[in-house]
Amino acid sequence: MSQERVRSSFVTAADVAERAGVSRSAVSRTFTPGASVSREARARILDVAGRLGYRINRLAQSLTISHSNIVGLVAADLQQPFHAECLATLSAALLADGFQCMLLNAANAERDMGALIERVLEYRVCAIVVMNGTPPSRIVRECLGNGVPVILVNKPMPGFAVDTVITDHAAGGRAAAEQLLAAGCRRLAVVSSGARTASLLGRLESFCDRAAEAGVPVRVWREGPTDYSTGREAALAMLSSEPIDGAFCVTDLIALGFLDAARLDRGRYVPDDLSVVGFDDIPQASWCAYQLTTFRQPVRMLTDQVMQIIRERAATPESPRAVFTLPAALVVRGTVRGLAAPDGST
Amino acid sequence: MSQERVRSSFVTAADVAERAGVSRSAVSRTFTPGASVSREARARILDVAGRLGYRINRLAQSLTISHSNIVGLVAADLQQPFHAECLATLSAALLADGFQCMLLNAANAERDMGALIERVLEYRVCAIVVMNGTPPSRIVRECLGNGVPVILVNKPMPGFAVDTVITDHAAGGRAAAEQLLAAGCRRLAVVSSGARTASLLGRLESFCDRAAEAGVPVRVWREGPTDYSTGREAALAMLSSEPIDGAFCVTDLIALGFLDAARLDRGRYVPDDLSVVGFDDIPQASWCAYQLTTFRQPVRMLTDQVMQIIRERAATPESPRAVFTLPAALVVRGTVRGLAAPDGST
DNA sequence: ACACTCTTTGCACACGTGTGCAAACCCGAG
DNA sequence: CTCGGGTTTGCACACGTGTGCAAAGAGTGT
Repeated sequence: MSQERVRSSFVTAADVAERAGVSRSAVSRTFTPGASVSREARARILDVAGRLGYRINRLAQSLTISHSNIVGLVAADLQQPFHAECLATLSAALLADGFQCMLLNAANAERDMGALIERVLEYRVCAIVVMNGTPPSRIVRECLGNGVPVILVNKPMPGFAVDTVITDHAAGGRAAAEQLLAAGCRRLAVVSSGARTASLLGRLESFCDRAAEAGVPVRVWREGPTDYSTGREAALAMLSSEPIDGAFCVTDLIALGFLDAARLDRGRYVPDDLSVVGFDDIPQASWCAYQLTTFRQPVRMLTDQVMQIIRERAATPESPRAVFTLPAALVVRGTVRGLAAPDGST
Repeated sequence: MSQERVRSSFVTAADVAERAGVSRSAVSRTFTPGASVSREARARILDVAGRLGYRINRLAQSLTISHSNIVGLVAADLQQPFHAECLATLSAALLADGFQCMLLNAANAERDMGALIERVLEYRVCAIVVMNGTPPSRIVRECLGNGVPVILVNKPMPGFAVDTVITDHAAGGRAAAEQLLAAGCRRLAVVSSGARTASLLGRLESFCDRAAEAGVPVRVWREGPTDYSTGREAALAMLSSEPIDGAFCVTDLIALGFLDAARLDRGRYVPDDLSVVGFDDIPQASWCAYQLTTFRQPVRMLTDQVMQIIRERAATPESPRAVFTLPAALVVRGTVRGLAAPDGST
């Protein structure tokens, strides 16, 4: 009757109450686990609510319970396969746990990341996960000051009381060097991009350290974007002039570009002629044209850890922050000599 | 003074008002474009707000203005490069236009898509964009009944008053056939997956129609998931027994798997021996190991159109729904004979 | 000084929900 | 019937914001 006045908007708890002949409180209690409602009242209310298409208004609800269960997900460069995998895994985990995720695509790199986080703070998110890139420290301080936990993935921020979940890049870099050394490589190269992120630096430096321990020289490349084209450029530039027999590419995308240029443009045979190791284990690394030996980032463990932190912060906001370091696992395929699967590619 | 009682929560407009010596309305008006506040009051309020770190509470705001500016983005299979590209482009466009995007990752395919949309309706989203997959019609009806516009990308839903933005798959399929016929191919194959989605079906059927017009037989493959492995399986199965000289793979991922198996396992030379055409133009298609000739889905135009629909629906909710069909553009690379770039690959 | 107009301000209500508190109700024991 | 205990219910307030309305103030012309 009177509810038909608007009809453009959603059904409200008052509408349900009126039609069911109860107070609005009863409706609210029906949808609040553990609240006190008689069985018959609840049944009638649920029936009416179903018929009217009532949906609780979470915006209004979060006003009274003083927190939304929205998590802000900050990411850049979503097209990159590894980032896409992180996003897919983490968003699925959040949804499975009853959270909603707000996606903040910092398309223009770091520049607008601060502004995006400021915007999502206006929605009173219960946590912010930075999957990628470095947020301005001013913003991080503001989040923490307002009781919004910040969780960084693969980006340590020393000196900040922020939960951090990172892959053990240093161990990965060392292990990559050991793989190549064990394969008999004595003229190594490491290929990185111009980005000075902690994860790439960690892999690169540890690789160089381990090579230095073995007394093996390392040619270092660090230019261009963190993608396929950089691997290609590096191979084109280095493989014609220098006698390199083993390369660690700090990213699978770089490694695939390096492989293509090495084989197609420089006529190298992998792994007989040249061994290549990558990092991340993106889906393309297992394509049969590549069969890249690489290190798998523990995406599942990373996201599980993030979820656990979010739950713990919700329960006890003041517990001390921690840094969780998780190991990368070697995936042996066909691009390192001697370690190749019996039926190596190409 | 008295505001220090809680301190765990966010600063509120009342806090700012008290400290600035004005009413809360003045604070509200300061942050409402076009509202009436004197210059000096606004200046003082902005100063205090900045110092206190006041952030407007969008949840409370959307309670009074009766709509949030959150857009629900429904997607499945985010790791697939084409979907990742759509998500990246669309989320960037939404954020640039002042919207927030809630990501609904329908990881478990269609099954939980309905539940996810129901959940996001509780946040009073101002639109739902389904980038991928088919939502249950019951849910679509509920959205429309509540005045929430639903926008489908690449999934027509005949009989529903839903805005739809699709690539012209039929024209793409025809054009693919014409490319292969023009290259002199006379024994064609079309490779699809077991998924019976409208977009894949549209490409496949139009391809077959055009080939039939030319009197050329087409071997049809439609099994397995929509990914690299299916292309591989198809090539392994078909290329040993049948004299195929041209293949249209309805997806780039399928095409890349097909190419790898054709070359590496079946010893075919592309394009001399066998021409291959894909669809989507994912980043990997341009890698120099592939140089796949394909059709580029007009992602930018698709997202621009989606944005325009969202804006128009916000302004005039009752305008009639429409279907927008956008053309796919041929990208000539090196996998079709005669059309190859002068320096064809392999 | 007065009337008039235009700008600025604060009060009070509204949005949709959760919840403490007390009243009402039910039920069985005495 | 009365009393006590347990359950269910509704009232009323709170959350943080926007905004209509009337009052107050500022400025101007007579």
